[in-house]
Amino acid sequence: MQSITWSGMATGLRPTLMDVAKLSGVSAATVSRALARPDMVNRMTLERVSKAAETLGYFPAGAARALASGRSRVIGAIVPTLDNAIFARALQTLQGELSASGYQLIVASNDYNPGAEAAILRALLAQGVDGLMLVGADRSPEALAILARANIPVVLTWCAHPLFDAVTVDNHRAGWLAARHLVELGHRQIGVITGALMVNDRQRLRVAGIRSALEDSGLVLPESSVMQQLFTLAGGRSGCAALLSMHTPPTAIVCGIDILAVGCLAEAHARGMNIPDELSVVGIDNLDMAAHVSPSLTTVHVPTARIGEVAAQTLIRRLEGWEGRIVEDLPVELVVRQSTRRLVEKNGG
Amino acid sequence: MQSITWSGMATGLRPTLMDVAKLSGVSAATVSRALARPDMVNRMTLERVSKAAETLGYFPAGAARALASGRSRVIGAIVPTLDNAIFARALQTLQGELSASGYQLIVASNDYNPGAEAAILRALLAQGVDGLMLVGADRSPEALAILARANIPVVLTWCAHPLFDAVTVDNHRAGWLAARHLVELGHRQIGVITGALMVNDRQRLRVAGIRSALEDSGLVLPESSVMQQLFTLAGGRSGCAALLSMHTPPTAIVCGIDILAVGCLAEAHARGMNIPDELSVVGIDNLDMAAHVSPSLTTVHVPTARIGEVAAQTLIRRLEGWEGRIVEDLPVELVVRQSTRRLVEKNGG
DNA sequence: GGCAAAACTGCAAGCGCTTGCAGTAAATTT
DNA sequence: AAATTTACTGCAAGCGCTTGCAGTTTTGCC
Repeated sequence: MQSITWSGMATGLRPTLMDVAKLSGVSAATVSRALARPDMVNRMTLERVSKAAETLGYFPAGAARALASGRSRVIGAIVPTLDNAIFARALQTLQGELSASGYQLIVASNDYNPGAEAAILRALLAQGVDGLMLVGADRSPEALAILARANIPVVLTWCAHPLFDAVTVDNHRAGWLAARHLVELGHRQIGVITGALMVNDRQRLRVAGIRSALEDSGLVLPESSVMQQLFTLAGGRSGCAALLSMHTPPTAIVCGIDILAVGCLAEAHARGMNIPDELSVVGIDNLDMAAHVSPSLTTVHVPTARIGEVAAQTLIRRLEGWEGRIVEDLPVELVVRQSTRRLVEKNGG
Repeated sequence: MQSITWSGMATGLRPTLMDVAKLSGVSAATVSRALARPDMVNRMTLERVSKAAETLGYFPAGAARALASGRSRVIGAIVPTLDNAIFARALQTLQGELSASGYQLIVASNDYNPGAEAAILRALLAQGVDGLMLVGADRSPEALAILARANIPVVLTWCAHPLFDAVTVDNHRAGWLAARHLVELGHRQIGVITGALMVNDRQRLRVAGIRSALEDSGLVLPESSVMQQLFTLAGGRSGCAALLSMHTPPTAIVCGIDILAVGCLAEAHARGMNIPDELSVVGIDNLDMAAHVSPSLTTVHVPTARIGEVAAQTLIRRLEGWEGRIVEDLPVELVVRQSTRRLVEKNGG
């Protein structure tokens, strides 16, 4: 690996601010200003500095800059997993938006293990992140304490919490819309497939929304009709299988996320059931996939990409000095497709 | 935001090494060593320091550490997009493995725009990453020059390049296996749906593999039978539609990635075609989804998660001083499911 | 032409940590 | 008991940048 050396440059190593300063005949302070706040230096000086920087292939050392300024221009994000289209997509837009403003993104995942969060938080803070994007509002007291002490902007996504900025969607309403739709179609026996509720406030809210839609019509959702599964297609399948083998199987199923719903569809299909004739299925999220599976999936649209985007904007606004809590609530919306239909009464035996 | 203050601690701000040093009555150097190389200090000293650090809730400032030591313990990764299960999954394992070794992961995406890579690279290097994970071997001369100058470990994934370490899969063989399977089933008219070949060496290799499998049997793959589409389900659908509307439509289609294949299945289904009776479809990747769509998808398994894992290990090995090029080639394997079957000869007019 | 204000630029003190080198005390050796 | 080692610990010099403050020029204005 060769490296360019400039006569007068300290070593064959990466050029420093000083190298640029010497080459352009100004002080380090001026170079620093020329690069960070060009309007603070004379046009001609600026030009000389820029040229010198270019000649040397100079770019500032992030660590030194962070140490001196107290700002790293790095944002941290902790998600349950990257291996879920929802979070991947939100991170994609988050990253894009941040990078457009000159910020980098450190990602970490806790595999849906809330206990791991504190340690990750510590690692991220040690790294010196300027801000944090977190998923959900469930948080261990330890994590909360760390955040309180950290004193950096934090934006929650999907769910809100009074202590933090947030970009939310109404998960309760999402569940409510999904279940309401089924009730309107005449369904009375409704099953639910969701994730581990203990560690997932988004899902808890969605299930609560489902329940309240049923109760609005005088129905109840017994615990036994709520299947907690892994967030995989296989989880959707086994949840579906469990529901169908109940004493009185449901005529319709609401899934906490589309992945589960698609798995559910697959299981029903494998059993030779016709959807929606024999079973209605509705998801929540509106993944790309939802429109393309067969039958296409009725679901509740959640603006996932937008969440990442707005989260980035929120963080940046805060970093630019905005005071006052920012809470952005994004709309969810029922998208009716072909996996649901009006309940057909079975004829008596 | 309150913060804990210790009598004697400089301010109400985050405690520094010096605070710990004072509280435990040793020098900053000793604290630094106690934390980084515990075996270099006396047991009792170590204990005093640890206790002091704990009392203060001290953790080292990454920026200062990076500046002083020249190592940031941050790895950068550039992927085409996070919004594709393949890369998301590889990053998930990469991140997990890195974090287990005390490294953080900065991710950036270039949206399949190779021109953007140089800029991203500069940003990442400015940030001071200790190592880099890149996808594919296609690289602009500018990016290559930056990498040469950077002098940090770089691991390529999916494809190899003589200048770098790599974790590869045999993309050519993957394509070959897929096409070979169809040829063996008697198919002679074979279409291909892939991504933008110009900017994607993985896909180029796969298509080359497909072509060579056909040529092995005296068949040819005309350019007109290769549809370049976006990597989305919709792309798969439109590629499928294009292929089916050809003068002599193919009896089988190979898709460069499973996402396209699933889209292809959806399109065929929407047209009322029976798969595999009227059309065989094979993908490459073996996404989770492949086993659950209907009909289940015949595909070539690519160990995506393993790629991320091994990439992390490679990087870490290098950072620990390993000399000599590391190239790890992971196996691909045909997985036959239900989307392919022996060609049924049509009866003459 | 002289003076105040405005526009730049440089000085120098860090930011919080690491690490080569030197010093001291304790353990071994002879 | 003196001479070596060995085992720790401290000193102090940075790492490469930012930024408050204090010059030094220029410019504007009467």
